[in-house]
Amino acid sequence: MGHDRPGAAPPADDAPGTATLGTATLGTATVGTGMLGTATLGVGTVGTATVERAGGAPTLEDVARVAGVSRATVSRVVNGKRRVAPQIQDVVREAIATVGYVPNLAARSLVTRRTGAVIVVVSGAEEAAADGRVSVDFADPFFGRVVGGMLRALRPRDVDPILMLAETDADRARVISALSNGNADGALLVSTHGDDPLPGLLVEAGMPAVRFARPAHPLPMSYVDVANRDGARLAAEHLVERGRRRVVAISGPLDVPSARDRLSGFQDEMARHGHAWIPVATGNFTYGSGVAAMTELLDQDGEIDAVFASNDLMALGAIEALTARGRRVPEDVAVVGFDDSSLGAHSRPGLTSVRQPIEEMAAEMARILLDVLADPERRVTSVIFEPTLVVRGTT
Amino acid sequence: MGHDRPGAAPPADDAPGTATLGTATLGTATVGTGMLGTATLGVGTVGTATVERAGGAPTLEDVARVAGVSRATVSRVVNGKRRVAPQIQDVVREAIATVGYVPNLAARSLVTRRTGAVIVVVSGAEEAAADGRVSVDFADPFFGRVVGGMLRALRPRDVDPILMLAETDADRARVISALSNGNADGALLVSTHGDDPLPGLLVEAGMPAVRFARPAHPLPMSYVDVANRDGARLAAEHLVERGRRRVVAISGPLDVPSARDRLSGFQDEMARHGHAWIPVATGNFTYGSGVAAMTELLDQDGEIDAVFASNDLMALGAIEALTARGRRVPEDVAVVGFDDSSLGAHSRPGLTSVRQPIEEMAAEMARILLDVLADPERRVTSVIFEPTLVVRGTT
DNA sequence: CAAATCTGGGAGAGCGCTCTACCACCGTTG
DNA sequence: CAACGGTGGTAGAGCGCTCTCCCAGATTTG
Repeated sequence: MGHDRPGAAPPADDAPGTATLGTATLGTATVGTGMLGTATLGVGTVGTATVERAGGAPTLEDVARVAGVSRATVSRVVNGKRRVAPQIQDVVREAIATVGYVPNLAARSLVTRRTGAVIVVVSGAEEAAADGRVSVDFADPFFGRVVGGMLRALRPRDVDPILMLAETDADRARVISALSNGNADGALLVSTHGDDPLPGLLVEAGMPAVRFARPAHPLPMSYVDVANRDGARLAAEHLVERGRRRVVAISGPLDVPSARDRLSGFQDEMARHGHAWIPVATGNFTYGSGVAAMTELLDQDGEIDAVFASNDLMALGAIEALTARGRRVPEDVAVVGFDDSSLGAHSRPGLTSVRQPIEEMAAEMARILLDVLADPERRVTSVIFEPTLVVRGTT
Repeated sequence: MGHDRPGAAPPADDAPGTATLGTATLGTATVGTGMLGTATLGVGTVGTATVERAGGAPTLEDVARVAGVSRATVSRVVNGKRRVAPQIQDVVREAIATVGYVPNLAARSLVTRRTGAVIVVVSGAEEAAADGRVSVDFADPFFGRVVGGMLRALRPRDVDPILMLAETDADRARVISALSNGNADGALLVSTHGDDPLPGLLVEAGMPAVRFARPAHPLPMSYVDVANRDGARLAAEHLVERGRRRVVAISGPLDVPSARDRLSGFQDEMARHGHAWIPVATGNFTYGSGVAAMTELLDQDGEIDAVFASNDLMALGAIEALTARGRRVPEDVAVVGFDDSSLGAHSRPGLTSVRQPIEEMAAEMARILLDVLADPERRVTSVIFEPTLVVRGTT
């Protein structure tokens, strides 16, 4: 596929092909007649009523006939297992090109017990799924960035991601069964909440999987995460440097480990700078909850001069609430978010935010899974990425 | 899986099970010994060196033995083909639950020539891919919304989407081969540019596919689209109603059909209101190109009081340029975008935009493909959705 | 009441591939 | 020069499933 054939007309190709064989043991005549034989067979095989798709897909058998070798030899050339004489390889490869052979993956994975696919499971909150809608917020750029990052690591290894949602028990059963069916080799988990039962099920079933973000409960499953505490510290330091004194925080749900870490990291660093106690309101990572949390905090203290929100969406919500109260950003109140989402980057003024390298993290997830797949004995690992602070207009 | 077994201890299960059978021809003894026999066989079969995954997956054969019927009968019960006596069905189902059987999809699709999967192809610009990075902007919420919409239609039919990128020729070959391999049954295409060669290749190969947005060149392939002209008209009407008089437009690349339609629809409607000619600058749907286009237009006429951009990202770029020039939005200049992306919705002030129902469109794509898959004779169709105008702060 | 029809189950042939034997041939070597 | 290991090929047995026959028994019909 990579190389072009010498620019001769198709029939003329035979001659050079044969010449290349040189002193090889295979009769060139066999190659010639084989080709014709295959053509006939190709048509004959498809003699089913459905004239739908023209030309039944050629099989290993067909290639073998054309090349004048056995099925096994063709298979070896295709898979690069064991040594095959270079001349034979050439003949086989030419035959493959001639008949347009492409391996049937169903047949292959039936015997190898491997499909070249992994499942990417996105799991949302069950409650939200109750109304029949998809609860995962696919419009959140986070989702796309994760998928894009995974693709980057998966593509070079010719592994394709199958997308699945896991919101209900039925969904989870589907994931497990797809995995045990040999529909996919492993799973990449992205949960938006902490108490997802799926990781546990996967571990229980002994299925290879890697998750994004540390699980709420300890589990023998590899994961990648960002150093949430460090990120929050960065935000705190920055706010202190900017001379802000009446600082508050909007946290995510405290059962989510990342939310807890971000909050405590922020509190620690602020304490280190003399702010022993800072007011906190809890949201659930949505825009609306950011508005509500900020409003609540403003009701407690109208003179607030800085806010740290555990994600960008809530930070944006906070800005909305601040503006509604006539507080200017960043003049009166500085705002720092977390995630460095494109939402924040493109809003006016641009949102200062703690950046987690989502794409790299996702790519690492895929890499870890691929490694485990290649060597099942590999130990459970975790990779923690360092966050950075992206300073924009809101501080 | 759905029903619970009667709450008796496993050994006791035999008796009630047999009772239910009543006068059926199957010997009850066979059921009993079958169970034991299978257990033994289960372990025996996995006698390979790799002790890795405990318990080899049970097969139809195993279920048949336990139920005391033939493989064919179990298959019939599983697939609901042909009538099977209710008592037998019960026995089989119980056996399935007992051994924890789950069909091997590779084996099934090897014979049925059907996988329960479709490929979702996202194709970006080749040039952008040249530097090795993924050119598709996965951070664009558009991507996630499309996938989410498809999932909504695919999930109830138990079809899973496989995600693939098509940027290089190699990628496209991969898509085609995955399809002809029987790795997936059809393709759902989302291109970000007009002259994608993939649709042509797919049609040529006779592969079932549906695309998002009308192709640049006529092609016998189904597609869904939004009435771009109507959407642009909505924008024009709105601007006229707001009393704007010096109106300009920022268009997308004119080789992209949607960009062309949006521009001409806008021009037509403006002409209808007496604005025979409006200045136009062309961008490429990116934020940066919006900034550039707006700057260019401002250079030509500093007194502009309204802008229509062919997508939200360029509209946001335009606002950036306007602000840089000291023009206030919406006081001095009104801005209307197209797409109703969450980026525009969450920016301050909120971007007035033409909304295309992306999720519904994507779901419709999936539905069309599923229909074609169910009945290959089905004609090529197109479904056009009506856009609506979402008015926010920028007008 | 015999013949035709229907109904529900079983046997067995593959689907296309991989992989473990096994074998023929070669050049070495004691 | 017979015995020997290495190369490079073939043969053939499945992987787990579906699906087309085929057949036994129940039911209808002339």
